[in-house]
Amino acid sequence: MNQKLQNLCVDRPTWLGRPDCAHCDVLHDVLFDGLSDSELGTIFGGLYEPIDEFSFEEGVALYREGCEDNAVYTIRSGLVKLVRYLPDGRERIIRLGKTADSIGLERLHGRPYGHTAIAVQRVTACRIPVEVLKQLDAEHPSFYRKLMERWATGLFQADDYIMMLLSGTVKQRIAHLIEWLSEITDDGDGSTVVLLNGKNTAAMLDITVESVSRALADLKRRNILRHVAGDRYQFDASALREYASTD
Amino acid sequence: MNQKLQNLCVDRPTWLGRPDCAHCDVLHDVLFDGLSDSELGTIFGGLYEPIDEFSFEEGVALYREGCEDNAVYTIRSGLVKLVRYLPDGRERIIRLGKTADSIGLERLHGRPYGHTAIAVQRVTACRIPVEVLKQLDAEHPSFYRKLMERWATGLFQADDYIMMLLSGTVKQRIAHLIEWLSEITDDGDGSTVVLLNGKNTAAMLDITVESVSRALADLKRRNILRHVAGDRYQFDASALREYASTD
DNA sequence: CGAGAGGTTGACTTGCGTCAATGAACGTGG
DNA sequence: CCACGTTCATTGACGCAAGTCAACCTCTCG
Repeated sequence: MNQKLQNLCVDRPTWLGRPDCAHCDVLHDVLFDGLSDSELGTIFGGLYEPIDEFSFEEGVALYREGCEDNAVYTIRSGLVKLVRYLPDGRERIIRLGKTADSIGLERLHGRPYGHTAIAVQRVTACRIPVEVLKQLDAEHPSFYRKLMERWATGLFQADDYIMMLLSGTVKQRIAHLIEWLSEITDDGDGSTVVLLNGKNTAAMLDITVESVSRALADLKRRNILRHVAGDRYQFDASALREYASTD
Repeated sequence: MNQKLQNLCVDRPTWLGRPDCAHCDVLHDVLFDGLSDSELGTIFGGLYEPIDEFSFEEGVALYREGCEDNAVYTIRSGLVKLVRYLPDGRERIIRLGKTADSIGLERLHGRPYGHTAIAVQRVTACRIPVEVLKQLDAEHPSFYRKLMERWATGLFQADDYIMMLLSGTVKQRIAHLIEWLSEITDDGDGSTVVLLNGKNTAAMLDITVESVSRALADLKRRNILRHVAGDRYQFDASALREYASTD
């Protein structure tokens, strides 16, 4: 369905408007935690390039490897996979971005995007022009540093994901994925998850859709996982951990 | 042999002395390319913490995950694997560092080392105290930025390795590893490599030593690879590429 | 010379990919 | 409202790549 589009930069997200950055939780908490609201207002009032917020449907690319659009993205909700394509066309997930992560920061160094970023769930994200960051950097020297630190933090967390999700048997990977997804989509209750569709699950774990299906069937058979509705599932957390460590 | 040592920080490298940083190719070319020798002399003359150069034998750790030694390392020669350990004790290579790469920069953000760094070949590396970098940063604002850019570049190249080495069949991985090793150990001639020992090769490709042995035997049988001496091998570059793309 | 480490090779086993058939869910058009 | 096509999930049968286990070889070093 999208194999032929993979080398283009044409996906069209839905424009959600101009966000109120001065009161954005993500920006405020992480990048400007030392600044007052009025200072933030001054900062964002003086921008000469706008920050836009978009919604990306599942499967839609935020940006593509090799492209040179002058923007980075901060994820406000949802899950993004950063992939590269093998010579044979198969995709390989290199990194994952979740809520509050910033992606595409290689553009700050003038390098083209190093991966293709694809929404795995519906994603809302702010498109921040590189010029804005440069301007903020010039006016607030600590800004660049904090952004880099945040980036680095994301990279190191990404190592965890890769480590968990790409090691061990199919069953272990599925179990780890469920645990991980339940952490980041946390709805208060710790034993409920929103699972991805088969294709995305398979791509994330570097296995086939058939294997995904079989592994999930096995979990259901053992009463560790129970379907609730739509893509919502409920699971027995301790049994799942046990399951992951043994088989 | 080292399973019991993996959680300690005790490996003892060989001290090679105090390098002449003002004339170091790596530092000069990459971090201070806008500065004159005399300026560099001034910079490094005013340091209050010394930069030491060490030699690490194969298998020795430069630093270990979770430790908080206040130093980063710049690799002057050799190959370093950055690994993490799975619950079952098996190691997983997360990233690779080669000549001129800097590793352990997470210490600049106050985070503990995110990986264990182990020499895969004999490695010479400079231990740069974090304090030195902070001092240089304060005196030369562009320094931090350049260091981060270099770090980022390394990270993105690392994605390539991961992509090439951890995808496809055992034979393809071995072929890619040989090509990659021949590039970074480049001795002028483009068709000669220094291969790693079986254990390291296996760890890098996430396969078993037996598989490594069989794959190399296959390459020799096909006259694509020829043993020269010690760990030196000669190979037919075009035949190897062909081999990697078909089987 | 013997012990130990690392590499090689063979026989066996298995997890998982491949291929193919069937079923369930959904939208579209008559 | 039903018929049909399309897409995605499920299940079974089969084969193979690579892991496991074990024997043996080679080299080095004390």
